[in-house]
Amino acid sequence: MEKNLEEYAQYMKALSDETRLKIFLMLSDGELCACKILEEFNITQPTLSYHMKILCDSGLVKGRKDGIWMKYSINEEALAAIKVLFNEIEVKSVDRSECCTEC
Amino acid sequence: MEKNLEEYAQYMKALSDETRLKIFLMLSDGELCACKILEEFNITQPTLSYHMKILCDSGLVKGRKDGIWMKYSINEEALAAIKVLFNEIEVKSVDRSECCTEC
DNA sequence: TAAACATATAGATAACTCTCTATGTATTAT
DNA sequence: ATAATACATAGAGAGTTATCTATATGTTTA
Repeated sequence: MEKNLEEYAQYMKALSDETRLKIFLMLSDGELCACKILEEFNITQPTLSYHMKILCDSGLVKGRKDGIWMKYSINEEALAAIKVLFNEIEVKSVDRSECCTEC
Repeated sequence: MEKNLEEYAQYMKALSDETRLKIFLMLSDGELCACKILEEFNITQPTLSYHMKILCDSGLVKGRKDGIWMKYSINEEALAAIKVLFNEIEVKSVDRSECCTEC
């Protein structure tokens, strides 16, 4: 269940491109096929295929073949892990201003 | 208050590097100076400086000069925005399998 | 079987990233 | 003023990324 830092960094990398982040958000409304996603962008089909591969390889997105179409959806387990990662961060107002007195 | 896609992608890019993600998580325990952060990594001081610049430029981290030291902390407003971004994603199980019948 | 369609892969290229060494800048202490 | 310390900037180089065009693969239909 616990993901390591490398895996989380991979998720972040997958979402670090504006096109891919938008695709991920589009998928939150449910499964979509590649051709529908493509309509929303000014990129070529191979470029979309490249981005979908990165999203799927990261684990954030699942793809399944349905006849001649590829249908993509969010991997909810990965999304849940990301939510935990950030929700667990509660910034402590610990005063560590003395951290460097001995530097 | 509403952040745009580009800004979120910038946050993700800042966290897409394992070193920077680790730094961000370290800062959740409170403000830290650069020299303390540096101790945790096998990188040179200029490399750390490069990473801190990316974190600060993204808006995720705040830096302040304290005498000869640079103190870094999480920008809580940005963290809150990230939490909202992901927490708002509730994957709908809407069946859009017919999305491509007219393709 | 051939054509049409959706998607993937290969190869090229320009731009960007991460790292280093060398050096500059600013602050404090002697 | 000088030296020491902490950090930033410049420049270089190896590696990675995002995009394209051209082509291949796989599925359905005529």
